[in-house]
Amino acid sequence: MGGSLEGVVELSDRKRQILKLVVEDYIRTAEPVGSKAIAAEMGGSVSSATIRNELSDLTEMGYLEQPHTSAGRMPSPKGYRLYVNELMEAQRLSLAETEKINQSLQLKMEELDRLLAQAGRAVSALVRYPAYISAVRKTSVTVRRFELLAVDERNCILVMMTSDSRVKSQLLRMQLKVEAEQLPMAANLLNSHFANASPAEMSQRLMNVADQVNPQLFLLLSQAVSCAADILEEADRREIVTAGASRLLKLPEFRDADKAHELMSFLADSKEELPQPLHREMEILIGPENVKEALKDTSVVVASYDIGDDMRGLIGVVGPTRMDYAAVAARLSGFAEGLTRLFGKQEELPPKEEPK
Amino acid sequence: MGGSLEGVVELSDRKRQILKLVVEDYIRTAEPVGSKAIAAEMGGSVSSATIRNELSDLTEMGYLEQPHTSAGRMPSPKGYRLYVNELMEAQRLSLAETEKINQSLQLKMEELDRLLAQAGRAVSALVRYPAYISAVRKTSVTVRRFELLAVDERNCILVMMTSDSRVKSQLLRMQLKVEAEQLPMAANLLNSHFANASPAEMSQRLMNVADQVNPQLFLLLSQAVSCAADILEEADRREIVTAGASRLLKLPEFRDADKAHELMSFLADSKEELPQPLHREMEILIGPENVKEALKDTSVVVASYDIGDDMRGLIGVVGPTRMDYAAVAARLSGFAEGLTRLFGKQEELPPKEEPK
DNA sequence: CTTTAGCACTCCGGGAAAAGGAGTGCTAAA
DNA sequence: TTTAGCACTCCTTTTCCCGGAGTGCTAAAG
Repeated sequence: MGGSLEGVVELSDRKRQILKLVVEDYIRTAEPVGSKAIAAEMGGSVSSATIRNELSDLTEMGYLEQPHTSAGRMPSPKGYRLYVNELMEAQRLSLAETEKINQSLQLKMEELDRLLAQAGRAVSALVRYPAYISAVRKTSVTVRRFELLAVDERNCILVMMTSDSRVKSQLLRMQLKVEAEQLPMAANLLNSHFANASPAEMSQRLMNVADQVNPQLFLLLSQAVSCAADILEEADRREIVTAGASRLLKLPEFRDADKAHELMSFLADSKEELPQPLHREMEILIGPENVKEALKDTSVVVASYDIGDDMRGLIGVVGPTRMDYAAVAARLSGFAEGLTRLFGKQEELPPKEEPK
Repeated sequence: MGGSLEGVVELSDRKRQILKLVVEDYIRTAEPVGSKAIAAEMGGSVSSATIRNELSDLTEMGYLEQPHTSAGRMPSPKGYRLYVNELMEAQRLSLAETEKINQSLQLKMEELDRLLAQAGRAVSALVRYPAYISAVRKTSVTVRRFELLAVDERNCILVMMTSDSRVKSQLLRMQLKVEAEQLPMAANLLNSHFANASPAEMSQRLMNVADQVNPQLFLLLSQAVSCAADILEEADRREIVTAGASRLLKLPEFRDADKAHELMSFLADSKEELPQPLHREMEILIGPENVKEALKDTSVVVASYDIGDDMRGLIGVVGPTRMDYAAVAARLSGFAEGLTRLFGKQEELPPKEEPK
């Protein structure tokens, strides 16, 4: 029991300080860091030999690694983890920095998609790593109301208003002539039978009315239902956009073209598989903690934000394990807050364009 | 005059054949090609010494370059140009290849944006170089008809049908109550005064009616006009999507991370500045023929296709100057034709989703 | 006049060897 | 427990050398 207590304490303050310095040096330089450098950074209060002993301990405990004997030390994933959990000081953003974030958030409020793309670019530029961003709908959407407008005898316009206050319209081309007078009736039918229903329910109800209405009308209805299904599905579609992937090439760990290629094509083609935060506001995944093979030796910081009441968004950054966690985390949460605010502010106003 | 005629003929058949072989060898291997290799490829009918003389001539004439004395020859931009203009045999696609193109064109017909993104990926995958694609509107669009639907006393839906048969709707939140009965009147006003007008005309006419209608109505009208301006502007917006940029990293000429980075960030951030074909169906820009600095030592092949009657699209491929022009050109024109057909087929049907 | 063989020369690329340096681990003393 | 000293390791960079591919020139042959 005494031993297990020791296990909890585990690291002396000095070891912790040294580990912190190693991590931060390594983050800065991407080079294994030696005992001398640490000793210097500790203000000469101890000699490099002492540091060497400590480093040796830390290595044995698995917090540090050596690329080879007689090289300096670099943090292991376990070391980064401890750093992130306990050693890292939550970085306070300077006023200038905060200002910069807010500046980047002066986004043109276009469609959601474009807005996200803009935001992704802004984040990537800010943290200087590749970023990804997406929006997911929390609650499922339904069509709240249908309208039909006559254009001519073979065309009409279907207008749908969804439960999340978006409006979508669609030109319907009718195979069979439908009298203009029938349209209001059709609209009524739609509203009474198909409003507030899931796509599955809709198609079922469509079957039910099949023999109660005339063929023209039925065709019209089924077109309408299929449009409705489209718009509902579309609302649930989770699109992820990535930005700034080429920044990888500036990092020493991706000087190797093959390695860079692997990650970049992952970011381009498999973005759906990028990590999403499960519960927490912010999650940091270090190297092998990532499930996806392509991310095994990169780290990901991902935060979530709110889009109005029924949507959540996620915004993440991908970088080398050596990434500057404190800086990225601070900026990312600043950004997430900003986005939440941005969308909150607009809650009174419906989104200017329907998200597609 | 005799001299100028000579200038036109300029190259003996054998020189042309040799140039062709050099270009094709270099395209394949990315290595300077020597006299011996050429001699072998010509079937031993001449010796390598002869080839050397010819190569020396071609070099002097500026069609070939030597990275240094006693290295093989590689084509200069001028050499590529001659190759593309006169030597390259239009590559006929195999049936399998054609099939593959058509296969890739089995695109899910979603919105235009997404469809283009898909097509871009397909092209990039096919030619194994980065690709870019966009759609531009040829003729300017106007709103052909307005409709207003009441939702409640503070909200109504504005539905607009454009001259290119798209339909766009928008929830309007009104600052002042407007009686439901007024809506049809407002719609009439919109249709009579603002239909088929450019945004500039619309805002001018809005001023004209300012003192002829009551304030509520005026507010409503100005909101509608601003929505209309949005949708018209949006229709003209030219969005370019790029795909497959990471393929660059597989090419020997981009093993250098800095060079790759330069081009990749250009593709990501400045895609608006990628070349567009001016008049012709297909255009090939070789190395320094490109205006943009970032493209000076890459080549671009770009083709255009038609989207229905009033839109044109462009689809291009970026690669090293050493790119396989014949193969890329053949595939690209196959693709452009396919896209034209794809959009042509759907002309009867309006686009399923309004392009945004 | 063109083509060819022969040959000297150039220059790159790769590998081996050497030099340099950063950093460790150990020992022994403070 | 800390420190200085020192031998040792291993990487990195530089240098040097060599082989080979390819050219350009010359002189002879067609």
